[in-house]
Amino acid sequence: MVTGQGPASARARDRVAAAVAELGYVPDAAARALASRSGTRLAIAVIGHTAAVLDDPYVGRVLTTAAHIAAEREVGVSLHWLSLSAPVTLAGLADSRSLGGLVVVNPTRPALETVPRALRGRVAAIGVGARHVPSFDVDNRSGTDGVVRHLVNSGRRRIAMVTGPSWLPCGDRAVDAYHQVMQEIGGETRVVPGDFTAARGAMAAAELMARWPDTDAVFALSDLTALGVLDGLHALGVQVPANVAVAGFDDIAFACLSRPALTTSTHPVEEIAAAAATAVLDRCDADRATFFPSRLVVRESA
Amino acid sequence: MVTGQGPASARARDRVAAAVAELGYVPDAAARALASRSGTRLAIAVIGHTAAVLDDPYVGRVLTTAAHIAAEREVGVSLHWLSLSAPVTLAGLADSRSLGGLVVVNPTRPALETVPRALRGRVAAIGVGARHVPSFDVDNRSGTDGVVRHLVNSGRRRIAMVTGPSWLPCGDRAVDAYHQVMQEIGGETRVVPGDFTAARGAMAAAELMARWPDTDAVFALSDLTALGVLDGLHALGVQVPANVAVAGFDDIAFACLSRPALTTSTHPVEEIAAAAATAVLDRCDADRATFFPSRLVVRESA
DNA sequence: CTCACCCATGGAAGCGCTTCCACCGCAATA
DNA sequence: TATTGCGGTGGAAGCGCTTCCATGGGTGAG
Repeated sequence: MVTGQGPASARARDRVAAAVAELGYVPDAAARALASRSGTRLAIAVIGHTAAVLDDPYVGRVLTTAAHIAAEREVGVSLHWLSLSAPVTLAGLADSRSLGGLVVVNPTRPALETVPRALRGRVAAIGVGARHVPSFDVDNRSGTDGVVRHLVNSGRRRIAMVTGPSWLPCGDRAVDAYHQVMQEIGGETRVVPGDFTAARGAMAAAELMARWPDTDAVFALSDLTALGVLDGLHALGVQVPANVAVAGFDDIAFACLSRPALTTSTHPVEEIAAAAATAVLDRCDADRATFFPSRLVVRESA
Repeated sequence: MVTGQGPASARARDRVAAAVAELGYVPDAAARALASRSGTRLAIAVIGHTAAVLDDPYVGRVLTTAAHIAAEREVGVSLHWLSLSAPVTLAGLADSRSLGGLVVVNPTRPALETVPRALRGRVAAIGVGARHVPSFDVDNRSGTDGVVRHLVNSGRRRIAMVTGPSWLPCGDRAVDAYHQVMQEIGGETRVVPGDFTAARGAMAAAELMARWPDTDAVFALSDLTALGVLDGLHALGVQVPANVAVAGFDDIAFACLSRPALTTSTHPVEEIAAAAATAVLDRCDADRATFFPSRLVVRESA
């Protein structure tokens, strides 16, 4: 055994290490996975309609973190796009044999129900509280609450919200929080469905202003979408923040580059991703959801 | 052999297929890789100082394409960050046994020289012309030429350039093209090194305006950097494009979302990535560089 | 000094697949 | 009808590793 696991004298261990170094020996991962019936690879699976979800800044940060951890532990990373069009199932996930752990980003509940037995205790989710799988997410509820209250505190009352995709259950808490604040101030709720893309944000802005022309603030559950809203509002000739305030969610790198700079809520994405990756790699099968705090970042747009 | 490769009667083939479908049999990739001494996995290796290179929009598009192709061919994708701090070498690339092909993004020349023998004919590069490996890149020369000439045509003469990182050889052609145009119009060359990040772009803007206050246009070899330049100029109170025109390179999704919208050059990144992935997966060992055209996109910033 | 016990060591088995080869039965030819 | 040839088929070997077990040498206690 080259892993250094088994019983062996210190002298023997040293001799092996020396030989390994001299010969440049690298153990064959395929053979190892085959013999030990389990590998070490860290798999990141992202669920979405198109493979373009991998181009999302949020996903980029998750991948960056995963690559970092993988480099430290000297394990590989594999990347999977799970199409939403086909029935999403983790069951047939490529090469589950050589897999050390699986992190699913933005999972649907059905997808999480089909975790292969072989992967028990080695799967974690980023983005939803699923049963039988530890999950890690930002606290959408208090995050949303913080942003919407900031809007209220700056004098806005007719606040609209652009949500995430309907298949993503983690957005529900955010919508709840929005509803709650609106109820408190006795304001009408104005919800338009989004999908976390900028293009949808621009469309949502037009939709919103057509339906409720007196809207004075828009909160989007994704910075990408908020940037799209900014763009759509600009096309409509609406001044931000003079006429309408805009706030996003995520604090992606571009949030501070837009004009006006985007007011948003910042998330510890790296921490979340690291927690998920560490959990699966360490076979921690805690069956619960962990929420990370989100913090309001006030810039120019609201 | 379950691959359907070997000789077999149509009847036998059908019976096997039926059994496979009924039992839900999935061949074990590890065992297959071990026995056949070569796998099918598509590996994407990105070179950079930090793992954050994976968060770059350009890399995101490459990953999206790779995931798409992998899904079609039913092969896996693995993701690797090759640190520039450590001597970059492909030699010890994790699990080269089960690898079908390797695409290296933004490679340095030394990194490409150490391709393991086992990978001969299964490696391609995105971003540089390297010997012994087919490489795919945008035509930096004509792309740069197009952007800089557009700047000249709009009346700018004191044009500065923010380059890419010095370790990336593919930027040389771009700098050459810039020099050539400046020489033609008899203008002074003003070059500031960049690193493809927005933060560096903002710094470069300050540096540039301090050193050459009469600069009337800035061309950055990356949209991310150009967005940073926009930000830096804004902080300096410089009007864009009234006082200084800004142009980028890449046409990332955010380019049309910035205010003013970024003039840039659009690249067929998906095509490039698909060509590279297909080349390695099909074992095409053409030893040459292919350049894809870049097309000027005029927006508001220049 | 002897016995019991423990641990280090080497060897064998086998993970699930591919590759190779020997075999057998068929059809075509003499 | 006997012979050659070809293609389909089943079986054996082995990919490089881990896991398990039997063996043997060492140590401590009686």
